[in-house]
Amino acid sequence: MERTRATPKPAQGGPAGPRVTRDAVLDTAMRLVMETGTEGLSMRKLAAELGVAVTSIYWHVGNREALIDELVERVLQDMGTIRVTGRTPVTRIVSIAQANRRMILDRPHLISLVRERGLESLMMLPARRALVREFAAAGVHGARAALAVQAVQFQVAGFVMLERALTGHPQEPAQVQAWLAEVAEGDPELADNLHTPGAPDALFDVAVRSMVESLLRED
Amino acid sequence: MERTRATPKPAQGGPAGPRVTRDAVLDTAMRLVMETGTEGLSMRKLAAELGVAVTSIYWHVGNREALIDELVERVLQDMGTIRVTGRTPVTRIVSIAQANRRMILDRPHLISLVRERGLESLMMLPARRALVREFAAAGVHGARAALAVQAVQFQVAGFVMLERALTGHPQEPAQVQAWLAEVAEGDPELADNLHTPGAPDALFDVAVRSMVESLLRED
DNA sequence: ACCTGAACACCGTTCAAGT
DNA sequence: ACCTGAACACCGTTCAAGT
Repeated sequence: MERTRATPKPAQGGPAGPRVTRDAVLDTAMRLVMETGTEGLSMRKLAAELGVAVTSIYWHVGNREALIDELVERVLQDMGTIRVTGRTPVTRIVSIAQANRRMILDRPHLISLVRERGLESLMMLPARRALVREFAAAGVHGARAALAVQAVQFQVAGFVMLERALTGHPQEPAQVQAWLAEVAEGDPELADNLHTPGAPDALFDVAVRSMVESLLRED
Repeated sequence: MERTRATPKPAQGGPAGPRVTRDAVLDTAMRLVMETGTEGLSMRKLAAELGVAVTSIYWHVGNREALIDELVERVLQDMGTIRVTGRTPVTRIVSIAQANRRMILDRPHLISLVRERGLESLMMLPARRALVREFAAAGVHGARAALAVQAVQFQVAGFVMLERALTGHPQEPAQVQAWLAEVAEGDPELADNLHTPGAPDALFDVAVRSMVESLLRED
């Protein structure tokens, strides 16, 4: 919305241009976020990376919050649109959910940014549009459509935010290991598949498909 | 596991006891987390609150990470057990999911702690145990049971982590407001119910129930 | 218009020293 | 056993001052 300063075209033969531009600041900031997440982005590191005093960053972008806002907007531009495939309502809607999940998983920095600012709803917008359209085509309208769309999107967003957290943790407190082992005693096949993250793709597919089928069933 | 120091009983008439005990540190830390979340818990504020030098905290609990670990363990103790109600497999399993969600929502500090340390799996353990039992009683075992349990728990955890993020944000960037308005044009009833968080309880119920029904259906 | 250093108020953590 | 102050290496942010 309100950029702090406009970035002028770099003048060629005129007076020496600025040492950094607003765009350069944002580019470097985005690179830092992609490399180390939001918690690895500090105003001072950013300034050092650009070879400039910290205070210069403030002149270009305002403050850290405004900087993150700008990064969020950039990533949103990059989200693209949802491709819907399939011919039955169920497969088409499931394909939207899958594309939504893929889009987010392919952009880990998006999760980091969105978490920091509590903007989870933003990353669901393109898919939301597509879901509204598909449910309408399947004859679901009004309050029932709202419920269906939200149910699918909660599923997608929750799945994405969790599968990274629930799968990637090698060292858990010892007590937890013991509890986990105890949960499935007597069914070793269950135990194996319960602890290994397994195939999140298959899990996601089953979960979403079963829910969509129920949502589309007349009651 | 390995507590940094043991907390002795406060001696009555003997030599003057310690100015703070390990338990007092943990109590105050927990209070700070409940009031302001993990990001409001700093070693220095904690020391000030206890009327003691910062370095004293370090002697009692090691460092901030160990302190948080200890708080997590405390909250886990407090999680209690899952009450299963209902007579059909579907209602019993849905009741577990609902109790799981309630337990977490009733403990906002649990979410804060678990997020900071990436221990999402911990808060799912009691319900996991109950789910394994109920799916087994319904004749679901082995890999299929693992899939079913994980599907339900991803649903629960995702729902909980999201419903706070997706519902509570009054001021979103202006561009988002515009997008939201555009998504549901032509169906005002849909628009209303899509933007208002509405009834997350009902939404959760529909989502979980429909998924459990599918998971229990023979294929 | 653009950049600087100094300064303020915060962090977590270590260490040597006190009793 | 328990606590202290000093110190280090970090933060975000403001401000007056330079060109």
